Amino acid sequence: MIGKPPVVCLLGPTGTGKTAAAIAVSRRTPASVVNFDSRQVYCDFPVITAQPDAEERAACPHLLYGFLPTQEKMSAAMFVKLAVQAIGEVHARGRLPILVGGTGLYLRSLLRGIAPIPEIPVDIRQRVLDRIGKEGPQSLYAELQHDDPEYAAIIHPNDTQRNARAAEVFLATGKTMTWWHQNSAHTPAPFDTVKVGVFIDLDALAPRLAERIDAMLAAGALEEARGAWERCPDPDAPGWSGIGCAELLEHLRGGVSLDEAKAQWVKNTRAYAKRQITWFRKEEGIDWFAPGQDEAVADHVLRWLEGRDG
RNA sequence: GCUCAGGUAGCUCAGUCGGUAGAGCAGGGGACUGAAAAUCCCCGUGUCGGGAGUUCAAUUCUCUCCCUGAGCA
Repeated sequence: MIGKPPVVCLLGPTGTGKTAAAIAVSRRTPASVVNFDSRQVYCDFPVITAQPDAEERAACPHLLYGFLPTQEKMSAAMFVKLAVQAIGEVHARGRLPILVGGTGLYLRSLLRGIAPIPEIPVDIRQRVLDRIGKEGPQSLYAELQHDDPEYAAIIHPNDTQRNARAAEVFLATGKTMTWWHQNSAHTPAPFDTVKVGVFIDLDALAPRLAERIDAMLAAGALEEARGAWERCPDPDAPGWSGIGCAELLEHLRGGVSLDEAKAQWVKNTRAYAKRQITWFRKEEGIDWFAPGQDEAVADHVLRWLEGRDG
């Protein structure tokens, strides 16, 4: 068949059991899991970022997990490049790729394309960061209002990251964010996708998240953080920004008790799950299932696959 | 038992020289194009511990009771 190759997207907030559902699918048809979670790429934090364990990884091939050191930066564009490559490999082996993760931006960038803005030279980036550190985002925003009023209307004066991004892109390329967004060919995904979501509401999810953090601590989360700190003693390194990593590091460096760190960890995880829910709520064409309905997810995916062939 | 300090939003506290009150955190909603587990926006009525007194008016002043903490016995 000549149509676009199939890709399953398995999404939802953290801690809903997406990995288990993916493995259920893999038991019914040859499949490989491809990660689209921005934190599970870090090799120093397998426990804290809830990467699939050895047993789960033995069930079927898992790609794009735990390959990046803590000091290395991950980005949406880099993810798209790696994911396209990984999905190609899975197809080449005659298997079904199942994208599993919770980073909405990464999935959207893969499926809808991302503006092909060139890499920003480090000195330009640094200059912008220095400025924003000294003057705050507002002075960059004032310039943005002049250079790119359309984009200024979309972002907020207090948004440090987006103001920095808009400034560095304009400085480095001479083109505005709006220009890049409008004049970039948005390549739609060259895949035939089905989107399956796993969801329960926050009040039901919260206790599960707290339990999972207890399990992580029992599984050696604190030792994991200690080891990572020995390898990468830079709290600003990209890998340390994961929820749980930062809180445990705070404790290890003597700032707070373990109980306090844990409380913060639970709190931040819940807030994160809420943001994910907000993101996925407006993503279109998702078929939703409850946690644990792994066979129903598998049935759904299998039916979709058969429908494609017929 | 005595002295002092407190009792104000789910939590920590601010404040009202007497005109019924507001921050941070939590919580809710939202945005999102190379940091996204990031970054950011919007949302604040609560017997101001109970009762009584003074007053046109008390959460604010006075008295009393209850509770908490510290100190002294």
